[in-house]
Amino acid sequence: MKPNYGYKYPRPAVTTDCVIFGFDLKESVLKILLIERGIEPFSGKMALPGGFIQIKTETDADGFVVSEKNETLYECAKRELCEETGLKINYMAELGTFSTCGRDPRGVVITDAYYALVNPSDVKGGDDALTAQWVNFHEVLEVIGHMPKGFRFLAFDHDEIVARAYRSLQEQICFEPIAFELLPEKFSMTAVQRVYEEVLGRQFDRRNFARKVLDSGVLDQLPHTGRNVYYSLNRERYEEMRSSGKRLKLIFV
Amino acid sequence: MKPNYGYKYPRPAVTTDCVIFGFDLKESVLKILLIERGIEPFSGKMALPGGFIQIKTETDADGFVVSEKNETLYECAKRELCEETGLKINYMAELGTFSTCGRDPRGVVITDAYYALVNPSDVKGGDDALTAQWVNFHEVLEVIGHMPKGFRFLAFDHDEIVARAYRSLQEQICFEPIAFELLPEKFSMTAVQRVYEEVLGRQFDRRNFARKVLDSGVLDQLPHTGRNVYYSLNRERYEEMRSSGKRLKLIFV
DNA sequence: GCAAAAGTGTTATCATTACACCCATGG
DNA sequence: CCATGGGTGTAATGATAACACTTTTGC
Repeated sequence: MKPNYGYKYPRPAVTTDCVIFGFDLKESVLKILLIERGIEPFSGKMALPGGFIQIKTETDADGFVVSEKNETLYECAKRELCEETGLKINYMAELGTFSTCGRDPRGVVITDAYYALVNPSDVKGGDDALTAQWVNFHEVLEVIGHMPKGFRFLAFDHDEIVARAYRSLQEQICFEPIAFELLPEKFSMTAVQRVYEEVLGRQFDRRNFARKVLDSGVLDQLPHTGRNVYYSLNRERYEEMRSSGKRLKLIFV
Repeated sequence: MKPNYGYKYPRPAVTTDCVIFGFDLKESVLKILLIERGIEPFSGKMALPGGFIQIKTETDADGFVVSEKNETLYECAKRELCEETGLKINYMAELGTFSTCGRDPRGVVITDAYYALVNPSDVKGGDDALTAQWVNFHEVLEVIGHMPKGFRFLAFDHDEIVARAYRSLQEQICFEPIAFELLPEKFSMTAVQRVYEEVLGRQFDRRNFARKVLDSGVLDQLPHTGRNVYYSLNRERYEEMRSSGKRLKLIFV
C-alpha cells in the first residue's frame, strides 16, 4: 500500500470533449460530428462527444481507498470518441482546458478539449450512430456567430470549444500535414486543395498549390492507374522531417 | 439550490504547474525558476511552482454540498505563481495537461501545465523568495538529458513539462512577439537578438535580424536619449495585426 | 455537345541571405 | 589603445505569385 499523503481539497469532476472534423469529398464541405443530448442538463441540445475520465479505485475492508488508477486524458478522449461514435481516428490533438466557473450547471466540471480528424469513409459510417450526426461546420459557425448575447447554440461552453478547435485547425494545417488525415489513403491533388480551401476559406492557384504541397516532400505519387494522378502521405518522410526540427512549409500567406 | 444531477465518478485531484522563464540580460542566459520542495513526496527535489485548484463549497445543515465555485485553471496557475514567487507575469500560456497514471505517488493527480515569461527586473527580485531560485535553463536541460533511464532530475514528471515548455517557447517565439516579454520596457535591438539566439540556439546576422523584427511592425523606436537606439513593444499594433488574422513573420528558417 | 475539372511552364516580383567598414564606448 | 558593440546598405539568390490553353470526363 502506498503512503497516504492525504489530499483533502475538494476535487473537480474532469471530462474530455472532442471536436471531430470530417471532410465530405463529394460536397467539398467540412463537417463536425455532434450528438444530441438525451439527458439533463441541456437535454435535446447538440453537444460534442465526451465524458468523464475513468479512475479505478481499490478499497480495503474498511472502505478506504488503497490505490487509484487512471487513464490519461488523451486516452479518455479517444475512448469516449470510440464509444460514442465508433469512428476510427486518424489524428487527435489537445486544444486545452476549459474551466470557467459555471460552465456545467451540475457543479465544478473541468474539461480538457481535443480535436480529431477522421476519414471520409468513416464520415458515412458514423451516420447510423444513434444520436450522432455530421453537420456542416460552416453552418454551425454561422449559427453560433448569430446567437444573441447570452445564448448558445451548443450545450455547455461547447460553442467556444468549437471556435477554438477551428482556430487550431486553421493554424495547424499550415505547418503540419494534417489535411491528409481528412482524406482517404489515396487522394488527388485537387482533393487536397479542396480541404485547404474549405478550412482556410480562401482559393488557391492550382499549379502553385500543387508545387508547394509537393515541394514539402511528404507525399508519394502513386503509379498512374487511370488518367489522373494520385498521391498518398509518406508518414516516414514526415517524421524524419519533423524530428530534424523542420516544419513543413505549407504556409499560405 | 441547484438541481443535483449527481456525479458519482471518482474525481482526480487537479493542479497547475508553471515553467517560468526569465532572461538574464547581463549574461545573455535563459533561466527558469525552480523551487525546492520542503515536503514529501520528492522532498528536497527541485520542482516547478504549482498547486491545487481552489474550489469553494457551500454545504447545507446536513453536510450536503449545495454549491461549488472554482477558479479557472489559468487563474489557479497565476495565483500559485504569485503566491510562491511574487513575480509579475508578462505572459502566460497553457501547455496542456499531464495525466499519465502514477505521475504523482499520492494518487491520481492531473496537472494542467503553463509557461510564463517575466522581466529581468523581476528576475533579481525573485531571488529572495524562500526556496525559489533562478537556474540556467540550458544547464537544466543538459542535466535532464543525461539522467539515466528511469531517473529524473525534477520532481514528478516535471522534466517532461520543462521539455514541452521549451519546445513551445521555441515555436511561439517565431510567430508571436513574446521575446519582448522577457525584456524590460525599453530595450535595444541587440537585446532582442540575444533572446532569440539564446532561445533558438542559433546566431543571426545583425542587420538582417533587425530588418525582420522591425518589418513586423510591432516595435516603436523611442526617441534617442543617448547614442544608442531603443525600442518598445507596441501592443496595440500587435493586437490589430493579430485580430486581422495575420501572424507575425518572425520566422527564422 | 457542353460545362466543369485536370493536366502542364514561364516570367515578374518579392523576400531572404550574405557580406564589410566605420565610429563610439569602456576597460 | 585596443577590443567590443553598435550603427549602416547593397547585390545575388531563392521563393512566391500571377498567368492561359488544351484535354478529359460526366451530365
